Amino acid sequence: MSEADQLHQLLHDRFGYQHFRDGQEETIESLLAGHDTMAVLPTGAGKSLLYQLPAYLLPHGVVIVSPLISLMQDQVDRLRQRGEKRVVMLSSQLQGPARDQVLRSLASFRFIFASPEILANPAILTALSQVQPSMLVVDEAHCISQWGPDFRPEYLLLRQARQAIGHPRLLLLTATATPRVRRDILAKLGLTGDRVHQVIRSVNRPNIFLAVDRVANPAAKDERLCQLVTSLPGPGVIYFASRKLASQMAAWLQEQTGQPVAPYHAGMTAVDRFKIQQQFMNNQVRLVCATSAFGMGVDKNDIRYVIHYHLPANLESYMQEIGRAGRDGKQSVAILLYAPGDEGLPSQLTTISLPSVDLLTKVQHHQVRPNVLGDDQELFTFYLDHGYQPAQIITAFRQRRRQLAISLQKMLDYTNLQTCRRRFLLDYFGEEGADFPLPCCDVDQPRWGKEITLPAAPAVHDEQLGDWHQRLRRLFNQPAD
DNA sequence: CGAGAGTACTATAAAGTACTCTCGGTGCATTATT
Repeated sequence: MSEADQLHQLLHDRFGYQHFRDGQEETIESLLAGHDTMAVLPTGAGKSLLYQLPAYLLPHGVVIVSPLISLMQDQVDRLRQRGEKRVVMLSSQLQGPARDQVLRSLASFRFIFASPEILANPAILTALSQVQPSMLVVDEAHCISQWGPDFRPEYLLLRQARQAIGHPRLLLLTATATPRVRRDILAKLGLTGDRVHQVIRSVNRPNIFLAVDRVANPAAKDERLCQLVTSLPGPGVIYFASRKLASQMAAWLQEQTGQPVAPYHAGMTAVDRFKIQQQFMNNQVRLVCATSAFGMGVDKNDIRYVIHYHLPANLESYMQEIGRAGRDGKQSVAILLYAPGDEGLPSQLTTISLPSVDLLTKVQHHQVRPNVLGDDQELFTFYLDHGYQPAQIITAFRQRRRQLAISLQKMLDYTNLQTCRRRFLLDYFGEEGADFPLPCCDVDQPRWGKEITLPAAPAVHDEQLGDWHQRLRRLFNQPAD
């Protein structure tokens, strides 16, 4: 039997599919040939299969790095539901004797899920190095570039982690990465493009209509938002750049529309967040007012609109956030509201996470010795602790600051377009191509409000919410009652 | 970091200047005490 036949057999027997989807077979063959591989495939392309299928053909276990514990838990649950028992998640939830037991028997697992932080732990790396894993998978790999430098720096230690566990072949998975982000991801793993097999598919989502509403001031923005929410069918998501505003507007919109509206941000308890996500999935909440905390792992296919009340920090984030609309392929809309001065908030948010220009200058001129930096310079200290020289760190942060400003400017340019918005977005993602069929964007169709018809909102389900009590317990590591 | 709100001062009336204060996003792991 040829290798291709063997793969199809496995696809059918173990996963129950007749055919591979676009990009799957190419990625899997590349991995089985031993190549490091990057797959940039749209949501719904079946990215889990890209590591799950090879895991049954490779001699040792597979390590999967994921940014969120909730995402890992989803994957673990799904694998167990399919009858796979050799699955484990390494996180802070696993402690004490249970942890020791798992670390001693790591070789018996086929799927080992781990956060980037836990892969910075020497004891974990030692245990994994005994296993000699066959593959290292980085899910949501854009996080390496997007979150690594100033939010979750352990993402930058993955290169060393890979080395420490025996340099297994690498699979990088993401749905949105521009050519620049792709290069950056590879560079931070010590790789170059010519040494990695890249499977790239279009990020275009033709069923999402693109629009920008420029308003004169915040009051006009609220009025416009209220009009939109009243006239568009749900379900919908509105993104805010502040927790406070997300909560306030959720309350206000509920009052204005009489529809159930919920806030969602990282300042809420994990239990509340979980419940709101469930209620949204079940159409008991028609609209969510969220910060960027909302999204990853939200697997709802009938979101009809995504509105941005504030600008995201860059077009990559914008693409990810609007991409949550219309996964069912039906007509949907993405609307960005812009009032003069709106760029102030995202600009501040990106700069506060970096060491101040003042501090960098002082360190550079040896007015401050790096070892006497205060607690607020945690990030600088992290890099020092991992062997970077002050001069390198300073240069890196200067570049980062410049890059963030450029990215925000590009986002701002999007609001000012006189030409096709889709063309502009796809250019940014390095895609070529001709004109797009209507409906496309508000530049081509300024009267879109009358011309675009969205499918009706789904009925509210009041049935039991499945096994969510059980899931909630697992999420908080509580015993069954 | 830096925008915007609030306060004190000036010097005899209202408004400008200069200062201080507050507040903004994403999540992992982990720890020493409320």
